[in-house]
Amino acid sequence: MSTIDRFELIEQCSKNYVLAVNDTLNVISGKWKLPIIASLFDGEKRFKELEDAIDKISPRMLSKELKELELNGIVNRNVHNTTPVLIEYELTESGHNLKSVIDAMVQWGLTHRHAVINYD
Amino acid sequence: MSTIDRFELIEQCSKNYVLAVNDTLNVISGKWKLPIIASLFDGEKRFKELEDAIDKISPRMLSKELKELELNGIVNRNVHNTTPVLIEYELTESGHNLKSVIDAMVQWGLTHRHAVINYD
DNA sequence: AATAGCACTATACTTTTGTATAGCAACCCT
DNA sequence: AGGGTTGCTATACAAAAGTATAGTGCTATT
Repeated sequence: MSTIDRFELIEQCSKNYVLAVNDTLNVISGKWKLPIIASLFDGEKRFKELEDAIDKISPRMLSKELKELELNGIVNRNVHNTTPVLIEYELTESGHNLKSVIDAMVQWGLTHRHAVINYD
Repeated sequence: MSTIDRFELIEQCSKNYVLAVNDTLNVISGKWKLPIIASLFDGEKRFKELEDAIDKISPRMLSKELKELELNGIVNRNVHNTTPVLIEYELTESGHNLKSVIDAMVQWGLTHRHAVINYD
């Protein structure tokens, strides 16, 4: 393998890393995405249940975020064939996998808080 | 330990988790924070070097973000006592520790991309 | 027939975030 | 003395994200 090939490989790889990080950032950033995802960790929920569980969220935001999360493959919207229609939202596998990212964030956040408080 | 104490402990704990996650999210979200942090992973850099390394960032944004990162204990601003003054930015220990979070994000992002591409 | 719950949508607005462009003070080199 | 580099700041503006409030269509209940 030539030096140039190696270089291209490394460059391509780091480009993929950048894309991957940005994907993740897009999925979790904003005021309401993590609260919604966290609410769905313990099972599927209806629109109203999410609205009640997440303090101060407006239906507009909940609707907007759920659509985006669905589009990004983080949640599934299940329409049950009953009368009246029952609609439930649940995490996809990718959605559940976000737990590893959130865990890393919790870990860093706790450690960092500790470091900042005892900073002298 | 009473049931109420247990409940309070759990509640307190989950509150701390929420704070920790939000701290982390605040530190990494926005258009320029990760590019800046990533640039500093391989050692301290001057303002100009960062400006050159990060494509399309304006000095206003770089200045603003560096101040915020400094305030949050992610970077140190070192003023060298030379003429002319040389100013270098470097990651703090907390800043370096962000690597674990970023790694988790890269992992999730790559896996998720893979999952989305082969979604049928 | 009136009322209430569910799952949203519409419109208007404010706040936050980011961009574009220009300029400034200190120093160095010639 | 004039031009260039470094490390920024100031002002104005545009775009994105979030809030507030009201309303719609369906069904179920009383």
